[in-house]
Amino acid sequence: MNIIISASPFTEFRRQCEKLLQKTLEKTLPDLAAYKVTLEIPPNPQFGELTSRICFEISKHLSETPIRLAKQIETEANLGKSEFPMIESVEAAGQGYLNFHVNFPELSSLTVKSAKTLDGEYGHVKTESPEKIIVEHTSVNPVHPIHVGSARNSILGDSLARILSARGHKVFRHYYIDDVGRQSSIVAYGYKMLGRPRPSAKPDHFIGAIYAITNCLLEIRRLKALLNRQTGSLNYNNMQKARMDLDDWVAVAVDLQQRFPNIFNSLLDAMEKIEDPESEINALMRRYEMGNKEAVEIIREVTSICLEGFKQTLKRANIFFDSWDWESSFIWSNAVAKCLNSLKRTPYVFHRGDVLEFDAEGVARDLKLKSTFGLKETYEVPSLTLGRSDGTTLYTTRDIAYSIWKFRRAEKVINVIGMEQKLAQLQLKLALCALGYAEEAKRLIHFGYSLVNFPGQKISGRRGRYITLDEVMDEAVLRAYEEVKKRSEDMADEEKRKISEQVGIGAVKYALIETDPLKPVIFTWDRVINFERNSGPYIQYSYARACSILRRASRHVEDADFSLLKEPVERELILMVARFPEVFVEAADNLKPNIIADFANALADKFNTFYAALPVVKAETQELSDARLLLVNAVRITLRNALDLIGIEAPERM
RNA sequence: GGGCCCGUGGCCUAGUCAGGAUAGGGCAUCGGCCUCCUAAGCCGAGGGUCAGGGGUUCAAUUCCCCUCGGGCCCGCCA
Repeated sequence: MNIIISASPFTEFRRQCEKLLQKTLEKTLPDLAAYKVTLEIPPNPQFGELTSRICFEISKHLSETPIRLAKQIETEANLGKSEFPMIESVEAAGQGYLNFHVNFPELSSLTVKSAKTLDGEYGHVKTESPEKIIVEHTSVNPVHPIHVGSARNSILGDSLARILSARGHKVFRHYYIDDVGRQSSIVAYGYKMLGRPRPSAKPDHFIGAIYAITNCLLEIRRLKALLNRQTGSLNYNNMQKARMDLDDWVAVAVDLQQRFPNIFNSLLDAMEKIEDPESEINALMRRYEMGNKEAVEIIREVTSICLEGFKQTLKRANIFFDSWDWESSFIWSNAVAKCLNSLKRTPYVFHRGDVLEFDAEGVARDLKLKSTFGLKETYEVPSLTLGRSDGTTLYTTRDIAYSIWKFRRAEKVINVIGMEQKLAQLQLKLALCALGYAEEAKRLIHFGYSLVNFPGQKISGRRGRYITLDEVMDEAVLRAYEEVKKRSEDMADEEKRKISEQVGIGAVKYALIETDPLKPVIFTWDRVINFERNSGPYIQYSYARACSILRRASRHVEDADFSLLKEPVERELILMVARFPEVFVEAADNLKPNIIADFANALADKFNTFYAALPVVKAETQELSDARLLLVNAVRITLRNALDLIGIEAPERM
């Protein structure tokens, strides 16, 4: 049963070990042959390439120690291993482990040839049950630029989409344009007061300034009015809080005035003449939802300007979407109203004052959904307000209609949204259940991640307090260019620029993807722009070194004697390349892009060790050189394919 | 007050879901390595009561309970 190539070489070894173990069990301990055999990666090469703890398990049922059972199985297994060419030997060890040693020449040959033949597809093992999956990500409100915090969303979402697509799913990348919220009305209002100016900077940066300033001036007015109106109704604590908020916003105003004096002063002048800007904004929001021509024109105009900026940023980051979904379209098509009406017919909607509330707790309790959604039975789900008293809609309500729309196009929906929206996503799922979409709700996945913040301070779009992804990419690319210049003076400037783009952006992407999404990230320039070990550029550099070796060899090798690869580091490299497909499957099926980043980094590490220790082109013999060249090629392909999954480009020189 | 998430050497981080053989990396510190495939590199050294305390187990960083520390949520914001 000699296999020439495999989508997952290490899995072939795993299967053979499983079969051998199963057969041996049937022979030696027939009563326990039904035992499910599982194999794990041992912590150290001396314990082989796969290990089983089955003897610890079965010894519980027999009056025999694990190690004695292991010895018994060892003897029998070694007698029966001849029909399994990938197994070198089986040995009992420690307190009762069964360690399986791989036949390295076999594994090497299979791995190297598989990588070479499958090339761009190596490691991207296809699922047996492909699904249509919508990945909704980024969806930054179109009122300020994409900042480093939202960039974490974009990069995670893009990577998830790449991984699921490589897994063989039909993936659709959707951007949800929130043009209906209050924030859009605020920025449109400010834009209108400025006389609908043409952007004097990058479109989204320009809109971001208008938004932050308008919002800031509104907040200051509101707080001043609150404090003046005073006092009997406000207790001491509320007064204190309002005063502190006001101080905070005044500081923001000072900052914004300094950064954008023209916009700030124009808006300040214009706004002072307005009696009640707050109600004008509310009116704009109301008219927009009703489809009023003027309101639609102004809000769509502002939103489009901002989106134009997003598209520039995302294009540079090599992130693309299949669909841009306008939230307003779900209101204008009456989809939101229909949803609301259906919800009203369930027993889970009640009045509170002027507004309707959705009894999320009631649904969870009656339909016994608490354990389904991982909730404690004693936890009471807060109710959800479905609309404003002026008749306008609220975000989560609109999201119900949008979710149903998404499920008409896909079997699974993954929403990449910050952890802070966990409750809203839960309420959304419960609303879907109430409407009879329980199966859909179970296939709605909230891929949550924690925020990126500054040391001691939060990122805040509303305060204009952020570092844009554009700035971060600019700075990273600039620093990368300095490095490239140092190393490759003779290179054409155009190529230097291209490589700097790839390296700088690779650094940023890696930094935002390598940390477990559940953990908060504190932004520092050195964290996000790192070119040393454990970084995107480090992996890219390793890839470039592999390319360089193959270039220098300047000969084509078809096959080689892989038994010549005897050095421990060579074997570890083979193993990592062989295991890449299993790592990929784990990352894809558990939605864990960061383990791809981890793997790529570990492989780069191992490759650099190999690079420093062993000559390839000038190996002792031509035969050894051939075998190493094929190994380098397999590593090269694996590094590139792993980088591709996290959206990082692989330059052949740097 | 209630709920969710996180806590691993000075700093950052993997491993925890599916408990097992000396807890992997990186930064910083110290000491080495460019007549040889790119030194964005490699080799070596020191540094850990895996927040603390109980429990389950032959075995706990991993599972359960409690405490402490940090983040997030409980809006007619998104």
